[in-house]
Amino acid sequence: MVERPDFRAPKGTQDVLPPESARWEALLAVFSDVARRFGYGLVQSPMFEDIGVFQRIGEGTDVVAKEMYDFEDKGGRALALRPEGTAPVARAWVQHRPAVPWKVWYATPAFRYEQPQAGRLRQHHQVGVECIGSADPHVDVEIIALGHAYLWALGLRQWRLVLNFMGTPADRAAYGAILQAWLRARASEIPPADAAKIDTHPLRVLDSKDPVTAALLVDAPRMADHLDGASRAHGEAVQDGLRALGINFEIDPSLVRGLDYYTHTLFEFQSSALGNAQSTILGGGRYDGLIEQLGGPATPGIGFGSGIERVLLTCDAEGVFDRATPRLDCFVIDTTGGTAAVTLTQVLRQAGLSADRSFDDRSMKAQMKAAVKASARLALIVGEQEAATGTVAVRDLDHAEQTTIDIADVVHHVRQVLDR
RNA sequence: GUGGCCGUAGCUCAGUUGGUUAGAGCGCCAGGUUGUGAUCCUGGAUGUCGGGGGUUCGAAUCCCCUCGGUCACCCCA
Repeated sequence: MVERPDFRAPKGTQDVLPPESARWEALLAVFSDVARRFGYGLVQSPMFEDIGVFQRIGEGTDVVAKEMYDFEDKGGRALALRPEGTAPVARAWVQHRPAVPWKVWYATPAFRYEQPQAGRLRQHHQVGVECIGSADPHVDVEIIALGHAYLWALGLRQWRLVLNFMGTPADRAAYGAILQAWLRARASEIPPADAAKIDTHPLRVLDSKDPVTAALLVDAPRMADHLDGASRAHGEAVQDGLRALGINFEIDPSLVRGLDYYTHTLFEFQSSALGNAQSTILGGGRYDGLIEQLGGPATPGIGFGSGIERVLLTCDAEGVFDRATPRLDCFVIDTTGGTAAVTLTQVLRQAGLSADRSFDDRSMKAQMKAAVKASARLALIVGEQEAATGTVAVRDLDHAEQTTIDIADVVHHVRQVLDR
């Protein structure tokens, strides 16, 4: 009878079904509420962009160079499914030039062609925020505070906030050259996998997991020693702001993020509850050169992204943010075979109550079971007797109490019972 | 992209050294006075054992390929 399915969700993608999907609804409600309180509005932008939008911002990064879902449409346009959330928002700002500071949040799928594992999918989903148009370090503080408030609201506690400061693009480039020279001089001592990054991404060598490399890097030149005065002051201001808010953090000079556009403040919330390699649950930073790269005027910006799947895994690991199946107000049981259930559910629903019913003329016993399975508070029973007398039997499924009322009073009565 | 482990009913799994019609629990459906949910009892449906090929008299059990999952690397949310 049951045939073998011909299709399943593509590799690295997932279906989210009830009741699990109720957690997604709740999570999005939490995030949008936090964003609203911080003064951020929702931005919606296309799930695909001209591939140049992404190439422009990270030609040399893995996310763009080898993990992009790119394709050509029937009109011959070169497009790509968004691998991350910031570039499309930046592009939208350049296109529409809304007044600054432009504070927006988003919830969106993100696509990366890579080998899936727990907490890493080919289509995952991110919530995030961006603030474009202000270089004030207090914006950095606000953004980090927003991320902090979000994780806190979910109930997550087992994480640490890690910061690093990259300085201006010039600082970053200068330091990159210094580090590169230092690494080249020691190339023979560095494991091949890391040595290969020296020419292309010297900064990426910093966050190597290889113990040999890590030991060597202890003596490497530090970004912090190569920042100009203004950059140093920016970093100090961010730290002062976080201290004023009582948000704990640590500075990690080896923190390097996957996208190259970051300047000044770089931050990650790393979970210690997850126990696997995917410990970053929220990460972002300042990108003061990005708008220019996309053809706009020199304009600063900062934001973060946070993976929903990974955050929910972390919630599981910490045992927080459980969402019980939402309860149903009424389940209508109709054994007359007529239209009683059709009209009664309609009356209840129009009154703002939640109501459901069985189909296919099932037995009263089966319908009662269905009511329980639907987590209904009340069963509203219409049998031959009730139908004949214009009444309905209202059964409180939690207390096994039942009364019969006039059907005209049903909404009023149900509200009364639910309120007590 | 590389490597390790795994893939049996909707779910969680058992299937002995390859041997007759592949099992359990849960779930689902029906019935146990033709109007009532728990528990209990009875009965029932669903699997070409991820897919393909090979070895064999015979394979869920062995081999190869493939697809998917998972873990690590890479990278990242």
